Amino acid sequence: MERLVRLVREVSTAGEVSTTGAAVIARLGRLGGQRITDLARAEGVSQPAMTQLVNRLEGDGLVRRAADSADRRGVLVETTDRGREVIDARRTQRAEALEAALGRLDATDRAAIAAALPALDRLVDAVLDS
Amino acid sequence: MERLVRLVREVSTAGEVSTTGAAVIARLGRLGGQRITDLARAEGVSQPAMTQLVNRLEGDGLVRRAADSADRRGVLVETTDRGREVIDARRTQRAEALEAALGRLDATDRAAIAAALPALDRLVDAVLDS
DNA sequence: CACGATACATAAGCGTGTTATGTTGTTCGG
DNA sequence: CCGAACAACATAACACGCTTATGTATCGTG
Repeated sequence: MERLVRLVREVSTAGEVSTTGAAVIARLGRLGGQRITDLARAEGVSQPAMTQLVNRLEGDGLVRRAADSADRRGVLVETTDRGREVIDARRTQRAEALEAALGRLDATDRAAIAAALPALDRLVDAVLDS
Repeated sequence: MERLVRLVREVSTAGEVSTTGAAVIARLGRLGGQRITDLARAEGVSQPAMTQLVNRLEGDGLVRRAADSADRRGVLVETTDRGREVIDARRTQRAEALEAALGRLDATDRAAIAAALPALDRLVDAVLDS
């Protein structure tokens, strides 16, 4: 059960962008332009951390800063096409890996996992609310 | 489902020691003295990373370096009493948090999760083998 | 016995986070 | 309507945990 540590680290550090970076791009894809402060709060990191992350993502051409017409202090961070591509590729790659791993289990195990998914989702919510 | 990122980070960075550090101490508690190289391989990090981790853990008084009588190049890393205490405390704290989260779910969800645990364990194995 | 292999340490650098602080723009009460 | 408080973002300085490259003993073997 402690091997979970390795799994988490390997999954977290693999790929072109960090997990937080991926979460940010995915969020921008879902909700459109967001401000730095809101992104920081949504991902549970400090505002400077989000500024730096956006700097890196912008340097990689995955997001873009746009002026906020309503508030000249703020910026609106948006995804680029390349950002969307990278996220999509990451998602499908992850999905394929998961599919392959599930394929190595027997049908009983797969059914048990499928049946527990909604409950696990709620469990994550419960843990985060504390 | 992307909130999992936050959960992973919060769980990983909380506490007195890093996840890898905790895994190392737990392993030492289970198996006794281990060499740096073996610890590095077991946790999937490089040998220098393990050297540095052991330095930090030793500085915190959680592990101890002992000479290996059979091979004067190597060291045997052992846990201290304090190391065991910290790990135990971490474990019970984690268990309580999980218990509390589970308590906020209904019985159906808890049953589904319990039923899926062995399958999830095997799934982790399958993912790590790739 | 010398030479390659092994075990560990050290050095330098990167990525991601933190707190503290500065700069600029907004808002609101006297 | 103007100055003080507040807000949004950037910058600086630092910590931590990882990496690769390299150095230094020690071991084992042809």
